Amino acid sequence: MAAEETGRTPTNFIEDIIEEELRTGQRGGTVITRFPPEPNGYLHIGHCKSICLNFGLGLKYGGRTHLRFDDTNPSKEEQEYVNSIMEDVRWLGFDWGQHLYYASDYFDQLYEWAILLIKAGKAYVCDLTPEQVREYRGTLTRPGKESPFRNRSVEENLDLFERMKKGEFPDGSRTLRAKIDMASPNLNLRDPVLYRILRATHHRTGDKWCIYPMYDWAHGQSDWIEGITHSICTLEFENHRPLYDWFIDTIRELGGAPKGVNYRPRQIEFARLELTYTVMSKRKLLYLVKEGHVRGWDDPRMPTISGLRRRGYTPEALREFARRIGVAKFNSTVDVAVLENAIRDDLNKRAPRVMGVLRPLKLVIDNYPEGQVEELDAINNPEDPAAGTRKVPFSKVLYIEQDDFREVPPPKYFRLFPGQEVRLRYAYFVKCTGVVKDPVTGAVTEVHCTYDPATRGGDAPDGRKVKGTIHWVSAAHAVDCEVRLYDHLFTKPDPDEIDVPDNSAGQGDDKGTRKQGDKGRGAQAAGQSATDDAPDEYEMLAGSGSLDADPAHETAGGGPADASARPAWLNNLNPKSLEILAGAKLEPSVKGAAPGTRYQFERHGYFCVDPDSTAERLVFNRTVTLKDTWAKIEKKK
RNA sequence: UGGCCCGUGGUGCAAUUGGCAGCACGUCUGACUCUGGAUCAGAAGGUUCCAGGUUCGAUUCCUGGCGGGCCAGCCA
Repeated sequence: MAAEETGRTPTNFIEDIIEEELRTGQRGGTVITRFPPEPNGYLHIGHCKSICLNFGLGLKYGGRTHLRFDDTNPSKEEQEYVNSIMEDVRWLGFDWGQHLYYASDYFDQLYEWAILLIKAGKAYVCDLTPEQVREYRGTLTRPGKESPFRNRSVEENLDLFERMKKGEFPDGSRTLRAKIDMASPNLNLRDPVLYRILRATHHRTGDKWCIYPMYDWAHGQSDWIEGITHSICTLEFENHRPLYDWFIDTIRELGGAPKGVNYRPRQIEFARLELTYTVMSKRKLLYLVKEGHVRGWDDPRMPTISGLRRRGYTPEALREFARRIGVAKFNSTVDVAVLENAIRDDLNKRAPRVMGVLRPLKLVIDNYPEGQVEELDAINNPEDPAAGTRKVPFSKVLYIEQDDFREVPPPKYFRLFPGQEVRLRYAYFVKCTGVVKDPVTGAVTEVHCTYDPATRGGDAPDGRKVKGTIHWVSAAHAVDCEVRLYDHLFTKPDPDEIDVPDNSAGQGDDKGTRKQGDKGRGAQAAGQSATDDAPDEYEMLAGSGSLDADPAHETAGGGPADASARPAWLNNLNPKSLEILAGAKLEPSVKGAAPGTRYQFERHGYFCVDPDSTAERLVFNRTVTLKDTWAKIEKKK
């Protein structure tokens, strides 16, 4: 309503729907959303989009947002994941207040509703094996067949279901199914399974149950129970909406509606986030973790919230990123540069600047007094005058960046080379007079120069200019540390793209490419899902894929059904995604910085103290480089 | 030869609900600068998937094509 008069601030299609409903007074005139993860893994940047969307809606319309764990599959879920998810959501800056829920809170209610359905003749216990169920389900183009157990009496169903609950039958031997329509063009309506028998200890209900509700049976009603007005989820649940509606409408007609809830949640689907040079499937992320291609879920190269946090991303940048990418209804891939730009924008305003030499080269000022140390003033953040200044020690022997010196400069090189004068930032003009080389290798080991004492602070009284300004660290005062440089985890914008050798090779170097996981029509005929991922509202089974009990169904890479085969997308892993610099030299002001502290290393980028740091040795992660036009020019050559 | 959903510059999204298609990122150019990286300015880039229809007027509404996505787990 407010948006009606005020403004033209662009809204997304979900907000349009909500505002229309608010205008017409539907669903109690409020907005209650929820973020419903399954606690089977760590959250990633795609979840971040969903979190910002859901909590953003609650905030924008003066409603609220629940955090609910959809914990209906105890064999995959763990308390550790619950904890990490809560930590990540909080860290992102969102608050669910008192509204922390679990689908497992509703197991009793769900069970009662199942009884209600059975009594109304709308659910039955089915003895078909999983294979038979699949056969009976039919195909996309052919209707299914009704189960021979479909018309059991209410009494028998009640008895059997009760005994399922009591644990009289082995795992997987029977299911409770809804009786809907085996001929429905929507496969979800072909008598979906409501309960399966599964003896697994649940992280919250322990061994109380040996039957567990399917996600489809639990999810929509959970939203309903909580009075969720708008169930925001991803596109692949579009086909499930009619089923959720059927469940709720049927229960309501049977008089089972929860007290005080007089509307049905409206489900609205949006497209998941895909990022270039990144994989966003939890199965693939898990694979990377398990196979040791990264150091864990929080490896700074991972697109997980915890990885990004460790890398040095801020919640503000992540929220801004979510705002910039928007929300729409068709699948798209966001350029990872948008993410990088968001963190640059944020850190540019806030990160204190510091001088750090990543690859040191000794610079000796021949005419500078031996043993003299000067404390020079340096600006902490040119974008923020309030950040003040600091003192940086200067002396005769310094370190400069290897890359800031060339014995033979390329054209338009602004930095140091024999005969060239540059400014040492905040210090003096120096002119290169010569080099010392390793007699064996011929490598430059030391650069010599003279300084102009009149240029103290960095300005020449005679008004002469220098083209280059380079950073430096006093050798005697330098803090040694380890710096970890990160690059994209994959070498291709689309990690699923694999090279296909050209048949007419010999002519031309054209290499064809194709999408891994492309579904030929044949794959479907084989009755095999070619789906590469299996998400919930952004979740998927952490343990599926190669670790799944049914390897024929889905493999780790969407590749051959041999679970031991190396997924093709792994070939696109970037071998240079991590570079460790052991001998970096930083100015002394960084001494004692706590893990998580962020700096801009001038002319390099933004860095963050890693938890691996010890009292003796700091470890820094490079969050993101600065934009580098020179590097871009170099690259083009 | 099923059903549902979606097609707007390279990419991601807008377009006040039918009024000459804008923004961001990326790209290119220039300015400025004690971070070559901050910042600022400018430019290029679109037959709004195609074809009909309604209308004075269609990105928007209708019809038909074409293209893409999702669905046949006792996963979520």
